Amino acid sequence: MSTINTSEKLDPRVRRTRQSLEQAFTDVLKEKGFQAITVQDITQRAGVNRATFYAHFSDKYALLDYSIRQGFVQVIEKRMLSACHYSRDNLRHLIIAVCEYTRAASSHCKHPQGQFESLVETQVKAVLYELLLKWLEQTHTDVSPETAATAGSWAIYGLVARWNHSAHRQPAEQFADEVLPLVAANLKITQPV
Amino acid sequence: MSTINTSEKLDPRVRRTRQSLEQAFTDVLKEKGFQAITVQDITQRAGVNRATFYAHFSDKYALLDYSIRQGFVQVIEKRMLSACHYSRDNLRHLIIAVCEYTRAASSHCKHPQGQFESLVETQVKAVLYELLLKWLEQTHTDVSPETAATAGSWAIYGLVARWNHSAHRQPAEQFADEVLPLVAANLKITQPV
DNA sequence: GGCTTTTTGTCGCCTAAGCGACACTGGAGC
DNA sequence: GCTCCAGTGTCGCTTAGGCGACAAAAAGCC
Repeated sequence: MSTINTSEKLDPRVRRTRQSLEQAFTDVLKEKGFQAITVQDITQRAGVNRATFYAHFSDKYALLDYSIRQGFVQVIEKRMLSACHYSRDNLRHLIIAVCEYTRAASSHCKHPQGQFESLVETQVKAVLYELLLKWLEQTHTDVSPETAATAGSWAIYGLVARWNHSAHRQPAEQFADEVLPLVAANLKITQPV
Repeated sequence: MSTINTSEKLDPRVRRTRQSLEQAFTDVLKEKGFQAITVQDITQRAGVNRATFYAHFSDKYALLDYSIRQGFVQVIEKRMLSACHYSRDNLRHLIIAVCEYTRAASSHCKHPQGQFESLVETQVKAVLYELLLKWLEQTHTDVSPETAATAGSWAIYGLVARWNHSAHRQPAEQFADEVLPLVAANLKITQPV
């Protein structure tokens, strides 16, 4: 989990500040939605100086990215304690994690219509890509790992997005089982581990 | 509430540090009891450097004092929004507050028999004294305000302690009504406001 | 359009907190 | 008795964060 887990030993002050900012951000997000949020809202709520905010994040978009990443990675780690290699079961849990996170994410933002959803998409796909790439580099593939990881991350997100918008949503586990062969084929893994 | 309320504007870093230390302390208190606690336990749990601890408190006893004070004052402020002057009703609520706090305090420490209880007694009486003194300085009394405040704080604490140890404890409100005349007499207030 | 008000980034100076090292104390175990 | 060792206070140095001020950009408002 080395490429994902970013919680290395770092200055406790930094940990606290990031934590405060992220917590304050998610709180305000639920109240005002993303567009209406100002940096001042966040820093005020967090009890952190505004200048300190900019020492950690370039703007509220960067904080959103960070927050999404953290949240998604946390869901992944909860579902797959050691997701360090490819297996059919890990892939299945990964799909379920995307379902779980994307559903939760939009409910944690007041008006998720704006740029919010597309930023979620970008970050989630980025994390997916990184994780798949790590898996694929350990196995033999027909195409390059980068190509396969790209296809896989887009396919997974696209499928989950449709699942999210479907009128009668089936349970995530059932959905995962259904699309698992398709996604696995996308990854073009020739030597299943 | 100026003499009690210590939450003036102060460096947010200091606020956070104290808050973390106090929170960690009360957590560990419930787990290990007071005697067994080490400064390291507290700082480790709080994510604060040990040296920083000593910048705020001389030792764990000082932190306990601080913690008791904070907790008790909070109960007072919850029960009497503006406890800035003497009134029969405020005095009644003050007695109830002592009941509430002392009962809660011992349940928040694993082995409250040791020095813990006597430190609670000291701090609670100190706060009582300060508050009573502030009230008494605004009115006319037969004896000096200091004398009356001393008598009052000891009487209140003593009565509540017996109430705490009584086999069949009556409700705090009823108890307060019962001892109110006695305590009021102790304060020797000749011109009830 | 123009105007005010809010929000945004950025900077310099100062203070609080982190860190590692130190000598010291007080038990626990032999 | 003795050693060992976990915990204690303290110190000097480094770094993160607070604060106020600033110009510039955005966002209302007429």
